[in-house]
Amino acid sequence: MNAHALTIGHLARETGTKVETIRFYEKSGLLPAPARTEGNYRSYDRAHLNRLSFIRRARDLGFSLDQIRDLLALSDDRGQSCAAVDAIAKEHRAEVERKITDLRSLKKELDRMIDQCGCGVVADCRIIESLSPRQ
Amino acid sequence: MNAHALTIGHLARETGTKVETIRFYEKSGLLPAPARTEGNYRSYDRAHLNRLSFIRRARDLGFSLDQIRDLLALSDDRGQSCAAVDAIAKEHRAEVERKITDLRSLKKELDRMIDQCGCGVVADCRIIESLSPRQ
DNA sequence: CTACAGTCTGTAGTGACTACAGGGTCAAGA
DNA sequence: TCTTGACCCTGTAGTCACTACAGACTGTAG
Repeated sequence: MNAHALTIGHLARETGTKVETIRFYEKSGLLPAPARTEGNYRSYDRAHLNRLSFIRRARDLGFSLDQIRDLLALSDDRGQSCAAVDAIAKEHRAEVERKITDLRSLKKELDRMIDQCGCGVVADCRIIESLSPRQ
Repeated sequence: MNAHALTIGHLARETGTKVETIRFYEKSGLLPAPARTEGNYRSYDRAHLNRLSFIRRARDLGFSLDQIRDLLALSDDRGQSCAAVDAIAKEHRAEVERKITDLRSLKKELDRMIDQCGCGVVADCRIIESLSPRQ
């Protein structure tokens, strides 16, 4: 393997990704299949490392693999309008906002439930009661 | 089928659950297997309906099926201390709080990213740039 | 009697990995 | 040269909480 080539293990360490996950990204078509060495090892270059870093950063920001696929396709087409990128990001942000709203009202309900618990026996438990259907 | 017996479809409508989901809960051991009619249809009673309502309400509140299994076991044991119930609920609330915190900092990052987008061409796109690794 | 709604079992798909099993490859030290 | 051990390969199955189907059977209204 030449000086610029990276094994899958190097790529994994550099990007904080598990080896299995990298192979999974390849199978999912997110990361192009690299060249192979004589011993059939994957041989990556800088471009692969950059692409994987992109994927991981986008995953950290909660983008789905489908969205990342789209973002990668757009970022490969440097002349295209950035509006599509903007749309994906905004759609994702809206989703995140929805989740925050949902979780906040969830937390309020849990707070109410837990506040009422006198911690006696289950028969009098307000938590169980508030989960049970009124007859 | 007698007057008090319910088909799986009735149960589904009453609780807003899909028929497949009810069967899945049975297979998962959350809902006890009901009696069968001559034609091999599941025949539910009020107790099943109550139990399924409990499960659905707990699911709406985001409890995992494992947690619900535990809550159901506790609620069946009316004399036991309510502390275990309280612990499950608090653990779940803590998890929800963690998620809210994570999503909020995520949203901040997305806001920053999106604010910078001048919506020109992809080559100048700040969103793509902030996803790309610095070389 | 026929149409059709409802139910049955069993299997496979979802998303984004993760965890093996059972092998092969490679580099360093004895 | 041999061996050890780290690394890599493929392929499959597991996770969670469902959901969707295929292909068959049952029940009911007209």
